[in-house]
Amino acid sequence: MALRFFNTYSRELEEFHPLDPEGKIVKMYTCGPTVYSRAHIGNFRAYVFEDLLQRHLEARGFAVHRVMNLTDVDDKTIRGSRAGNLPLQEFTAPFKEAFYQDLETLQIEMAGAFPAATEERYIAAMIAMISTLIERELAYQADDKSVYYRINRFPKYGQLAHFDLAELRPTGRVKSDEYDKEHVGDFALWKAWAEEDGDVGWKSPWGRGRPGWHIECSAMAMSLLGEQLDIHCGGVDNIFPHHEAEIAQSEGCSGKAPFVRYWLHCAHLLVEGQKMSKSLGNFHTLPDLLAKGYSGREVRYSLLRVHYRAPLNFTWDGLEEARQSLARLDEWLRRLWEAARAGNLQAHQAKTIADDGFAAALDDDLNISAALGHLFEQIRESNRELDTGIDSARALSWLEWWGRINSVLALEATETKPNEQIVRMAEERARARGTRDWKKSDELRDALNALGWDVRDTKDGQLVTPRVRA
RNA sequence: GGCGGGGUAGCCAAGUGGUAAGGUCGGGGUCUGCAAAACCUCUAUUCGCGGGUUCGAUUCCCGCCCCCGCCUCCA
Repeated sequence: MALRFFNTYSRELEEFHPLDPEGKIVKMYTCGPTVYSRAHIGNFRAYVFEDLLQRHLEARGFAVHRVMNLTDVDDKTIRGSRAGNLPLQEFTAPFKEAFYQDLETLQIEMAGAFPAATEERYIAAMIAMISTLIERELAYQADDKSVYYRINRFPKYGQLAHFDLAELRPTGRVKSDEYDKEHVGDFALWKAWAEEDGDVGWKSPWGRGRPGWHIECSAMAMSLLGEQLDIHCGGVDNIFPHHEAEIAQSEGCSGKAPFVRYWLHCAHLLVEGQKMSKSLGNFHTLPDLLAKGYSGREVRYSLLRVHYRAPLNFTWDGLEEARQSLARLDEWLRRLWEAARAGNLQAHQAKTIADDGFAAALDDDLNISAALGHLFEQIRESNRELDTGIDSARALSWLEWWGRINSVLALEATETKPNEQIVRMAEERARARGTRDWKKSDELRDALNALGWDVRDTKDGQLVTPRVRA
């Protein structure tokens, strides 16, 4: 089956072909976090989805050029820096650092670039874009000194979200006392400096101020990837107004359409059936979950296992299920390695297992559930083979097959070695077993369990494995 | 009010005009000093509700209900 994705713009599944004439390079832009607090797992649902997309494209032979922006200037970052009595950069720096750490914990591939809105070259790019938009009468400076996009001059405005502008209803979420605008829907490209901005501001042809949120993505995407992109992702809440505005700005400047060929948006995450919020106490960050004893890959699996366009209900039961599923995967790999090492690895030529069911499922708009279903069917199949005994070449073939899948899933445990204390306890238990001292043997097993190690007895002696692996 | 996404077993979740993948949990079995793991096996006469089309619908059509989101700076 051909690779296809659901494009928000057309609301249809479309076959994927990148703009690159050789069909190899994929230009992908992903909206990143606003660095005013630690990102929460809802944010990471989107980033894990984007990671799955990138890894699958790479598995299919594409070279993905991905950019993820960091929004480091907006109302919230300014408010935070003033509350903390810190310069803006010093306020946002730790959150940027924490974000990179979280990406690593979740095994999310690093983007090729993480541009930040306050970098001089992007401020300059934004100012240049706004100037062009004003020249083309797509933007104007209002009496309040801010510069706004004139949405009535861009007929396509509203097409991504499929909104009829005449029927929009104010939600009161944003202050609507902006009487200076020609149309209530006009959005800010450049925000004139205000008292509460403190020392945050840049010089511009329109006076001191700061960029609007939407223009930064247009400027950074076009600076780093060119005037037209293949894929642009984000959460569904970004469809309107953010991505709609990006189209208006980018196409308004370049004159080239479409700015983005495939728009992919992921649904929201709920926690125990409810919207995440600080007042409900269900607002989780990655460090919160790690502190509760869950590993990065358990969280990754939990966020990954539901199709990106379906709402994901994040629950403790779900995390527990992820843990069990991964434990089964770990045990399967351990058995395969054991079988593989039993033979002469050099002497055998592992035969490639041609099965492509996993990737084929992902070709269909990243159908991860079908893909995982296929993986577990194959795990059962190969476990049966292991039960009846397989040669090392066959075991290696399965490992090679898994390697292809893991390049996309990134769920394999990193090896954990028992420390000295664990080794000593295990040796003591082995001696106790030698004298059939079951009581002592069981006590030591309980103690090892308590320290996070599983102990089991096999024909070839006991086996000690870490229970929860990062 | 407009526009989306979703409603399939205890829970999570694929899927198809021809009779329901997979994960997890639970029961039984093989194995084990006991356990654990793995494997085998059982667990939806049924796919939100009501109509219609059809030899046959969970899948197509019509109407309705419920959950979640967006409607101008939330992934």
